[in-house]
Amino acid sequence: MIQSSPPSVPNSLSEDIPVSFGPGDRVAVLLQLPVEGAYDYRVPEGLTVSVGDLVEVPLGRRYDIGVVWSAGAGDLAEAKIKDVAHRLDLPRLPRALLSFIDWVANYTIQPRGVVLRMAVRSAKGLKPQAPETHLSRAKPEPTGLKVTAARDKVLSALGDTTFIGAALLAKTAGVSASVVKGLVDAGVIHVTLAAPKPLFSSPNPDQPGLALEPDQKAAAAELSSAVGHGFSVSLLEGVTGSGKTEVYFEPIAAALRVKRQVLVLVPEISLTSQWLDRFRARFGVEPAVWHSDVTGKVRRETWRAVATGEAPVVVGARSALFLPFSDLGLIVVDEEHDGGFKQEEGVIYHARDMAVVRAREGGIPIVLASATPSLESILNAQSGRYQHVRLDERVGGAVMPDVSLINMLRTPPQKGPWGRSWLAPPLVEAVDETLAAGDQALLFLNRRGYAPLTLCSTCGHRLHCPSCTAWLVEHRLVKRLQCHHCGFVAPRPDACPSCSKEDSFVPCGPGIERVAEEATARWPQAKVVAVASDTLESPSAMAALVDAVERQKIDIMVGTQVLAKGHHFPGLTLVGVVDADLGLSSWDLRAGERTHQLLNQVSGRAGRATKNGRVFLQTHDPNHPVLKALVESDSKAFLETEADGRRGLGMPPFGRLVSLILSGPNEDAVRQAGRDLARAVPPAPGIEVLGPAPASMALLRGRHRHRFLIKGPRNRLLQPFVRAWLDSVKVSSSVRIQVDVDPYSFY
DNA sequence: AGCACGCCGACT
DNA sequence: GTCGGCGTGCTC
Repeated sequence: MIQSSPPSVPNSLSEDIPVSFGPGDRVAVLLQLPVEGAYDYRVPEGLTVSVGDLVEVPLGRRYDIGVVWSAGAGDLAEAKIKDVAHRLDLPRLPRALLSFIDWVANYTIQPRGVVLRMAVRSAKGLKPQAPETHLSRAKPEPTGLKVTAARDKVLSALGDTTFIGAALLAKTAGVSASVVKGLVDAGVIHVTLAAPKPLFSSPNPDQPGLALEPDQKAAAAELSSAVGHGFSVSLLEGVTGSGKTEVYFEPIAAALRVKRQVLVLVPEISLTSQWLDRFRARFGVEPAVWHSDVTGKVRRETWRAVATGEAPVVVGARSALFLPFSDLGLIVVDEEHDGGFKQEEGVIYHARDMAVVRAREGGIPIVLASATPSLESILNAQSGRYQHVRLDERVGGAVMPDVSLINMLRTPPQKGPWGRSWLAPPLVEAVDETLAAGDQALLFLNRRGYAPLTLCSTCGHRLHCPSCTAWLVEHRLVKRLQCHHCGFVAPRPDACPSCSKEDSFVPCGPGIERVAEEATARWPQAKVVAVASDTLESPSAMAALVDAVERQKIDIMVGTQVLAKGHHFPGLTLVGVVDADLGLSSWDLRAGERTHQLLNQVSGRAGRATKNGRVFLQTHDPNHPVLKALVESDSKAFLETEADGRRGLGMPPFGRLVSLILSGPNEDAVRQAGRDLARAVPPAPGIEVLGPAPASMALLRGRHRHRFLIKGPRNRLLQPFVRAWLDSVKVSSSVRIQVDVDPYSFY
């Protein structure tokens, strides 16, 4: 939870510094380097630059792109100062983004240059936008043209139309470019230069969308009224199927009406084609899309379009937060509770929390939407820091599914001819009924592959990853063993690597492939598919699956959490959770909360249309508070218990955590770094340092890992303490120290 | 991050 | 005798 105000830092942006610099002035240019400060450069003759301008500067023997941050510090010898090479032909970065970069760098304890890099990396390779060449038949036509066969081809290909680019015309006509050039020179083809048409068309906020129900209308009006009135945070809490998306489209429309840009943040996996369809239905066009798979020219041009304001709406994963919006007017964070917002590598940050900061720096409203908000957001809503907007009913008269538990101790699965079974009799019966009614079922298990563990029945040897503390997971469909942490892949060996016994391996436990095998054996007449992130080769594969399900080509889906989020399957009336205990046994701080959210999401897939849905949770622990809350549809009670537990332990959001991971290829060096750091812990009352200790994932991608956990009270920032501590110790360069402020994962 | 400098093993 | 491994250090 973010509570502090932006700290003041050297070189920070204050209003009393002149913002414009002319020839001879020294300016501090922040570069995309892992260093804290900006470098001074001289403004050359004939150039004027301002704070926020993107400039190219000499750096060593190369050139790099940086941002004018402030006036130069002036403490460096004149001879060492180089000239700014030139200013890029791009709009300058807005103040809100610069102060946001400062804030994130301070909060995450990362060099500012590294944070800047996230914002301007994609500007590299951007050339000034070249005008397009439009070619058309000249009127009036010059006389006396020699019409050769090649020239005739070009003229008939051209006809009365206009071609963009001589190369395209030449290619269409099947001649070389020189023929076209000849015709241009002869004056038969007329050439005009025009600015390329915008990449993104303007959404129409006034196109009639889906008719909203009264409570949706009220929620939409409340959210829309915040647009244009400065910084505010609204939590939109709506049960699955309540039409949250259509509701938050309205504040988006409100921002568009006043010509401001909108950012919609989604967890990486949940940007579905269904979401884009709904956006198009409401606004008539597609938004700009931003995530890690958008690369190359599209990425660069999208970046530019955001900077120029040509892209009015961006929907993107967490990195979209660092885009250079010229006039951002609203942020929406969809599925705000989702763990996918936590960036776990490089600059480690939580995009939902940072989005709130970005909104504050920009003085704009932000909407956090979820069916199962995070405990942090719920508490902020209860305390009045956030507006709380609720949708308690499903749209279209659909009712919430009926949730019940299956006690696996009382009604254990029966063995079948296919071997061990994972589906208990009450769930089997429910699937029978569902299929008989012509409906569809989802069997949910958050485990990819066939079996999570393969062991030798002779000597007990477990197949494990050579570079991680993890078992190898058998994937039968691709006939491989895989490590889910590092990407290690190997064929299944014939003999045990430990005792050399052949054909001695047995799979232990179920993954979705194994459950799908059982489902196929039990219901041979039904069409069964196993769905996981790795069985979907592309975003279009998911769209194809959704389409097949809608057309009733599939009866039973066995899948992981990729199916839990954001999809609407009208014919799905049964959800069976194969192992509801999975994830509850973990010591992870948020294990209970996360399981509650995930099971709530997946349950929400059932009965979203006219037929009522049923959900069965298979468990060995039917009294667990998470499961009881799901059965009783009482997430409030669960969250209260959860909050009480964390309050008692001083855990987030009632206290603060920072995690340090030391890692390196040499375990002794890592251990030594841990000892050196432990010895140097500065005295600080109220702050507790736990560790060093080997991480639970003691080996990851071939690196040995030890960790510290720093715990402090809520009213005190831990960053100054951690900074001072790390600055006081020099560790071996082979050991990397990762700082994770507000950690979410604890492996 | 790049990119150079610098000091020890297998090759034209 | 050189090519090249990646450890170390710097970039206004």
